[in-house]
Amino acid sequence: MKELSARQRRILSLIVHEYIYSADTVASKHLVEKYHLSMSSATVRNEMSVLTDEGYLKQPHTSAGRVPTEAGYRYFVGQLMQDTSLPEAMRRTINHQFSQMHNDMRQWLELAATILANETHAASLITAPQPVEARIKHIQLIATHGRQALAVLVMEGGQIHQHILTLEEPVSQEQLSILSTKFSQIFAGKNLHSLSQYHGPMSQLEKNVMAWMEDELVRSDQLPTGEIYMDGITNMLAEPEFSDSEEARKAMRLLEERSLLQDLLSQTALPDTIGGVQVLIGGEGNWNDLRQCSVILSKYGSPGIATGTLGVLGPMRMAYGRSISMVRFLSGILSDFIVEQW
Amino acid sequence: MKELSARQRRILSLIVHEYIYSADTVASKHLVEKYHLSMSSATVRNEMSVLTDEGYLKQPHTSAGRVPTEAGYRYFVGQLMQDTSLPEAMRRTINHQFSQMHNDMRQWLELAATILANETHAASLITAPQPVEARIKHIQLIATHGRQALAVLVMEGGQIHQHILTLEEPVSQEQLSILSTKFSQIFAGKNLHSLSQYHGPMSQLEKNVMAWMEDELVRSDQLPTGEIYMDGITNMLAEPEFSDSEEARKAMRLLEERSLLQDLLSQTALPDTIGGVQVLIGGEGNWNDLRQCSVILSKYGSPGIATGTLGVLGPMRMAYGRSISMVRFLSGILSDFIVEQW
DNA sequence: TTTAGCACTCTAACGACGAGAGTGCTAAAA
DNA sequence: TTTTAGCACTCTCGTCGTTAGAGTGCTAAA
Repeated sequence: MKELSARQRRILSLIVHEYIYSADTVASKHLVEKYHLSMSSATVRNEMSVLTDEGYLKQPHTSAGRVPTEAGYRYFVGQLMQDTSLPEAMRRTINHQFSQMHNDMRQWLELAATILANETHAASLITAPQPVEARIKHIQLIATHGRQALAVLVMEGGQIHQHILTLEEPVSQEQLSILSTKFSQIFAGKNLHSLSQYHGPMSQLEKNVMAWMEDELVRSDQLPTGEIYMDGITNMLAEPEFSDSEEARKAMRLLEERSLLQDLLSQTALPDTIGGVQVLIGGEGNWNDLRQCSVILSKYGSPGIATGTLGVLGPMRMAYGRSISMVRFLSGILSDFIVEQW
Repeated sequence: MKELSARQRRILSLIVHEYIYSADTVASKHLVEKYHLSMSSATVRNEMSVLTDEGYLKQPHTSAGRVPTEAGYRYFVGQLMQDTSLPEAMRRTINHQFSQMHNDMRQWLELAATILANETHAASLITAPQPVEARIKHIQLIATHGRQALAVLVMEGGQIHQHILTLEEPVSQEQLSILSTKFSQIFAGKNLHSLSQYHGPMSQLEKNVMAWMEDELVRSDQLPTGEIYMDGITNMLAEPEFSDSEEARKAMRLLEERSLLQDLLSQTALPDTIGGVQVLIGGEGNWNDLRQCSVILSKYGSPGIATGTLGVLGPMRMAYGRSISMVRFLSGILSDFIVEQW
C-alpha cells in the first residue's frame, strides 16, 4: 500500500467530508464545482480510481460516485482530520449548563449524556464512575422503620454504598450507633477483600451487616461498573442508513443488552487513539452488529479516584471531528467534577 | 350505533385475533377456513360490511381484507376479550426468578421490566415507587471526606433521601452528630412542607442542610416520580408497522423525552379500565405520536405507603390479553414486595 | 501530466400489463 | 327473511421494457 500524494489525501478528505454531509455518493464533477478545485473532473476521477484501488473508496455500482470504505474512514480519522477544538462560545454555553446543576453526579451524567447526544446527533453512552481501590472509612447504621435499618458504607474515596437491612427484630438507634462505632473501628482502612478475615462470635445483626458488605464486595468486583446513562438513541433512527430498521435493530439491541454494552465500553487499547479518545470504526474488533456503526470512546475521571467511560455510537458516516472534540471536552468536564468532588 | 349481534361480535373478535397474529389484512374466506365457521364467506362478508359501517373495521383499499380500527380494538378490549389469566407454570417460573433476587428494589424493578418486555414483545416501562405523604422521621449527617458530608433524610414510610453536601470548611463527625440530633428533634413528624416555618439564626452548615431539604421537597412535589426503568425498546422495531422507521422514531422519541413519558405514565382515569389495568388505544387522549401504538398501564404499590406505575407500550396490533395479564401479575408482585419491605 | 470528449454502464422512475386476491352485488336457494 | 353461490369489478403487487440521466473509464489531444 503506497503513500498517498498530497492531492490524493486532499481528495479523500473532501469525499469523506462530503459524504458525511450528504449521505449520498460523491461524484468527481460535484467535488470540483463545490470546492472550486483547480483541476478538472477527469483528474479527480483518475485519483479516485487510485484511491479505490488502494481500498479507501468504493462505488456502490459501476456508474455511481464514490463512497468511503471502512479503511477510508480510518485513514481520514487517523491522518487527515484536523483536530478541531470546540468553538469558545459553545464551551462557555456548556460550562454554563453544568454550573447550573446541583453537585449531583447523577444529574451531571444525565446532562452530559443529553448534550453529547444532541451535539453529535448520535447515541451517547456514559458509565457511572467506578471507584478505584476501595477502602472502608466509616460504617453507619440508621434505624428507619420497624425492622428496617439503613446501612451506609463510606469509602475513603468518599463514595457511598448503602442498603436497607431487614432485621430479625426492631433495634434501637442507640444499639445501632454502638455497632456502627465498633464496625468502623474494626474495618477502617481495610478494603472489602479483608472482610473475610474477621471471624468470631457475631450477633444476628452483625452477621446481617457482614453479609451485606461481602455482597457489596462481590458486586463491585465483578461488575465493571453500574449504571449506564444514555441518550439520543432515536437519533440513530433518523440516519438514512438505518431507515430499513433491520440494521437499526441490530445496533440497538446492543444498547439494551447490558452485558454486551459493558463489553463494548470496556474496550481499550484500540488502534486509533487520539489524545485519550478512541475511535472504533465499523465495529472493528468483533462487533458484527456494529458493521454500519462507529464508536468514539474516552475514559474520564482520575486514575487514583474513580474512572468511567463515555462515548457516542453513531453511523459510520459520522461527524468524527465534532464528535471527538465533544467527547474529549465532556470527558474533561466530568473528570474535573470527580477530582473536585471526591 | 346499534348493538352487535352475537355473530358479529364473534367475527370481530376473530378478525382482531387474526390480525394481531398475522399483521396482515384478514379476508372472509380465510376466516371461514381457518376457524371452520359454519357459514359461508359471503355471510361473513355481509357481517364484515356491517362492522365496517359501524366503524369497527376498515379496509386499506377497496379490494382488500379488513383490519380493525381504533374503535374495533377498543370494543375488543372492552367487550370481547376473555380475561385470560396467566398459566400456572408461568406464574411459578416468574415467581421463582424474583425469589432469587436480593431484596433490592432496583433489581426487582429491572427484572420486572425485562420479563414484561420479553413476554409481551413490546417496550416495558416502570416508574420507581413514589412514597405517599412524606413525613420526616430522622435526619443524619455523616462526614465522608474533606469538606463533604452525606446527609440522609429518613421518612416515616421508611424511604430515604440523601445528598452529598459540600461544606464551607471541614466539620467533625461529633459536630455533625449534634446537629443531626437537633434537626431530628425539630422536624420529626413534620412533612417537608412545614420546613419553611422554621426560622431563626442558623450556621452556614444548617443553612446548607435546610436548603437541601427544601430542594428535596420541591423535587418530590413536582416530579411524579424519579427513575424510570425500561426494556424491550427494540421490540418495537421488530414490528412490521414500524419497519418504515419514521413512525418508530415518533414513538421512541417519547420514551427518551422524560417529561413526556412522565405525563404518559401519570395518565389516569381512562376509559377502558380492567381490574386496575388501564388500556390506552391508538394514543387516545392527545398523544399524536402514539397513533400507531397502544399503552397498557397499571398502578402498583400500596395506597398508604408508596405507589408506582408499570406498563407496556407496543403497536396497536398488540396481544392485549396476554399483555394485560402480564401487567396485572407483575403489578401484584411489585405491590407485595413494597408492602413486605416497607 | 492534465484534460476534453465520448462511449458505456447502471440506476431510478415510469407506465403497461397480467395475475391474483378479495370484495360487493344479484339472484337463487333454504 | 336469511343464507349462499356465482360473477363482475376493483385494486394491489410484481414484472417487464423503456427511457433519461448521472457518472464513470478510456482514449487521444493539449
